[in-house]
Amino acid sequence: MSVSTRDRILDAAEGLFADQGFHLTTLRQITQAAEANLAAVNYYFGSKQELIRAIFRRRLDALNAARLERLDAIEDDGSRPDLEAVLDAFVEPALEFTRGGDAEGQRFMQLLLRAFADRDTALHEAMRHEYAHVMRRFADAVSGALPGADPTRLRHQLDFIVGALTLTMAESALKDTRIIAAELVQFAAAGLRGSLDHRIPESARRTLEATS
Amino acid sequence: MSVSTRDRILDAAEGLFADQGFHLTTLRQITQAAEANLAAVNYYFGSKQELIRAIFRRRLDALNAARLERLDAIEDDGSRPDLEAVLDAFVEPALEFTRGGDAEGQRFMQLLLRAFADRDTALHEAMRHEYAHVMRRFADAVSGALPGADPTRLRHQLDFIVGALTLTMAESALKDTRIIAAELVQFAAAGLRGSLDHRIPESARRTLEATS
DNA sequence: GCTCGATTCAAACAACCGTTTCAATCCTAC
DNA sequence: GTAGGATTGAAACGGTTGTTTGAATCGAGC
Repeated sequence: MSVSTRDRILDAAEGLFADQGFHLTTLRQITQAAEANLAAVNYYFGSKQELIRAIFRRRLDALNAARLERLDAIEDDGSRPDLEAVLDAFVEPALEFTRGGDAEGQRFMQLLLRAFADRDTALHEAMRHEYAHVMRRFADAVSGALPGADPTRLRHQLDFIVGALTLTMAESALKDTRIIAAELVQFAAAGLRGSLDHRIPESARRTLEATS
Repeated sequence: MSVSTRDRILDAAEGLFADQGFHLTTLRQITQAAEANLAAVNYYFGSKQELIRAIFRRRLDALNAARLERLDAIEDDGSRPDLEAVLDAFVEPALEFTRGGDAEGQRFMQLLLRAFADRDTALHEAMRHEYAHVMRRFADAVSGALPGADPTRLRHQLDFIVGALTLTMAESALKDTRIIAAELVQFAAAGLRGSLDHRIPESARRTLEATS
């Protein structure tokens, strides 16, 4: 039994979207790569836009599930989880896909980056919804590992980490990703710890006061 | 004397590209917004692709010049610059454009993000070239403020900061940007300082060893 | 005031897009 | 094995794209 046409389309589309972007990739390229008929996309997904959403749903489900699974494993230990372990549970699954041998992991990161860049608000909202409970779980976990942190600030900082992770993973060569991920975890942990004292840099304070 | 047609096209295109992306924005929209004729884009720039490059050249020149100017001012003080001031010289000019009153600054950050996401290797290479000497200057400055840092690692960390800056500035609401920038500076400074002791998180080390 | 290059204009071009249509084919259930 | 829904196939549709063309208009220099 071979792979279903639906799945072949999903796989082919994911690769092409990552390489060329959403608008540049045509349904004719996709169906040709998937060895399916042109009409198959509209038959299975209704439209090109809904095909894109289906791709993200499939991968984000897997990615976030892996993250939560790792977080569960850490927290089940009973003792207070350390900060680096929590961050690693967030970062490492983003690399897990790379294990497959080909550039699948990096491809999906490219795709994620494109989703951030695109102004498709419907897709954006869907992703935010898909991410919401994961981010809350991790915010709680970080809070637990770092008592006394300001919640609003923590949310901003998690966005920093997502940004750093997404952009660097999409950019850097495949070989380096594992090392860079370890560096990112350490960088983020130090950054989070450093915000516990509320020092604001001199020049930034000047800027702030000048506009108040 | 009014603004030249060439400049009106650049301004209109920049706004539309930021809002809708490169491929989705049509030359007809651009020329209509610029109150110019459809053929004017090809007359002045040759093609849509070269129009995009011209936009980035104009803005990146200004942004990076402002960054270096601030860095010069800091280093001219004679004394060893402190880390937060160096980082602020990198981050703050990215917000300077916001001062104009409208959403121009955020728009350009959106645009930068799109450029990262796009696989236009020619544009990518041009940007890297445009950024190269700025990144080296800042890497040196950070090195000076943080003696003993590993150069390769420092380069990765600067990429983290660029990623965090670009993604969060493009995403966050206009009102918050100044506060978030101050938080980012502090976060990044703590992250950089924290890498001086070479601790690697437990779980990440396990992952590294499993694949060697 | 006329000339000539620079600029603007309306119109058309060929190519490609996502989607729709409807007949042909496949496959399961009776 | 045959009926009937699920899937595939080839072709065409209407619309939009970036680009090109060639004439009309403008504006400075003699």
